[in-house]
Amino acid sequence: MTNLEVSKKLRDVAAAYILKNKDRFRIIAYERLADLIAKSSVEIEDLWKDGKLSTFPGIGSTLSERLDELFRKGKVKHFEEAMKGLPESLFPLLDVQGFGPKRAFKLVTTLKLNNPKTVLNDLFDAAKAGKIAPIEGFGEKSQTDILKALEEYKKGLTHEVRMPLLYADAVASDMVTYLKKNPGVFTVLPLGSLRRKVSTIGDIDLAVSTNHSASVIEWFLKYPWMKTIVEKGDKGATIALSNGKQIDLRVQNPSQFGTMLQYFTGSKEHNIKLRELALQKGFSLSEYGLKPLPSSRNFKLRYGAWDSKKGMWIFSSEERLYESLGLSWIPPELRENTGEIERAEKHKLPQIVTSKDIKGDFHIHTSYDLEPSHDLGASPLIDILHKASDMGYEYIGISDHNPSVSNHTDEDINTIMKLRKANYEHILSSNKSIRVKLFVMLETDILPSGELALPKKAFDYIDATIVSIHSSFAMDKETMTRRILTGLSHPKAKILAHPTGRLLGKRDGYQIDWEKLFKFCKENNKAIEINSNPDRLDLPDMLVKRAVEYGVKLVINSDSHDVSHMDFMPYGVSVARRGWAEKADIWNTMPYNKVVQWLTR
DNA sequence: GCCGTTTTCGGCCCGACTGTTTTCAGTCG
Repeated sequence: MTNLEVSKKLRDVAAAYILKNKDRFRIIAYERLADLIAKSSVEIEDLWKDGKLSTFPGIGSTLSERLDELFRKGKVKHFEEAMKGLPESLFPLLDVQGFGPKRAFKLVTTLKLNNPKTVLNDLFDAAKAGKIAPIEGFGEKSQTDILKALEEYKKGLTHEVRMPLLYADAVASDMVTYLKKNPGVFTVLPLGSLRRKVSTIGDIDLAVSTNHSASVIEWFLKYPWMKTIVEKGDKGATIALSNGKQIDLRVQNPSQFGTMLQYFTGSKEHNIKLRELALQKGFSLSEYGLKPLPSSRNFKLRYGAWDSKKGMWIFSSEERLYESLGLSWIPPELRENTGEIERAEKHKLPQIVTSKDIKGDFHIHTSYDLEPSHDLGASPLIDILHKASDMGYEYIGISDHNPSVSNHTDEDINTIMKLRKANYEHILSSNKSIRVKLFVMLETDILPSGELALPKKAFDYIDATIVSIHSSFAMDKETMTRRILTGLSHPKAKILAHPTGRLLGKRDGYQIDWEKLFKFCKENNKAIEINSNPDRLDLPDMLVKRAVEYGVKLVINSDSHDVSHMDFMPYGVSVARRGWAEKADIWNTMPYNKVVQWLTR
């Protein structure tokens, strides 16, 4: 059962509780867990198999039992009781934008739409026939809104389909450029998951600092690529682009921009925790400021300005707000309520790695044709060396794919590898002005047997190899783990590349026993790659965090197949930052003389 | 239903916007 299916189940139960007027906080508990599971990169069913359900935030003793029953039997007695008496047909509607439990219930019961399989079409027909507007609480406007929402949903144009970070960056920066043309705009910043550098982005959130809110919002609504206005008010607006993606704008005057930044950056979980902390300290925190609770009116704050008209402390900078709550400023990448607030209280946040710390890149493909098993790079070594030099790197590793095994004899491959090494060395010696050090490496396939796809003798022509899985993805967890560990056991195998094999939005990763892998890597001094390709971003951030806790060393690689791809590095760095990795956790922040000892030993 | 360096009981974030209303419920983030 996938995370999304489990999440939907919990959401349906929460909806049933809402309709039956159950305890508000029980409903929140179900909804909260549904949210957390939907966005978790750890499969909740895997957690259950490992007997670790209750380590997941939001799962206590009761929900642990319920989910256990769900995975064992495929259904839960308690859930079925909760939904008893409610028409099954209301639940599919909940996935459509604008439908909550109450409106869905009202519609399916009034219109007697009882077939859950056809309810979306049935409701669409009813709306077209004008049967919704006369229902109490609805009107002409809601009838047309429902038609539109159902159409978008059927077309798959919902903003819940997430886009890769790189793509969202491009969409956002286009809008930023546009907004800056308005003279009333002081600053405009991408916030939300974009600022937290989440690997995939749902909506694009932007905040503008201005003293002319109304005119900025008007300007925003005139954006040339806008398709529809979703929402519009004094504080901001939401538009949808023709690709279905939404852009959310909030405006605020500079004196209150700090709290706006904090609020709109999220995450939701981080904000809730922060607001609870503020309550403990005698304040109610909102996007506007810190409002003293009636019980603590005489409390003075060192930072922030007192706005007597609003009766609250306001903040122009985010740093001052965090300081006022007794916290260190928390980098956006850490704001997921996974312990960062507790650490910030003790002023012991990790010093997470930055792009400036990166001194090299071990995973670059060249255009040198060694008749590989997979795709060649597009750029020659000399271009890559110049680029590396421009980026200030001390060293790079060239990791072309291994020569195809099926098309060559071992003898052929030995020759190819020997020539390749000689070619690279020749390029180096004839370009003495280049200071960047070169590791002649390879990206070698781990075959289903666990053997590496390179004859024994050919290893003499490389300094080290990256190993990775490019075939037979559908193995069970145990077999796959054994396969990888066998591959990594080769003395020249130093790095496991794109470890989960996931392609964002296209392919889930294969099954691996992470505990076993981490243990092996730590004991044998092997590194795990964070692949910076925006379609991969693999190792995922949550697993980076576990690897770091385990003491496993990582490398951040671009996996460039073109010299321009070397600029992907900051995306990998973002993943590392989200996984709480410090400089010392990452091999390619180390100087050459340290790296050479590890890599070529 | 969850959760805990002020608690194993008694708390649980805060607000915007819309449509249908005459003061608010529902939905969303």
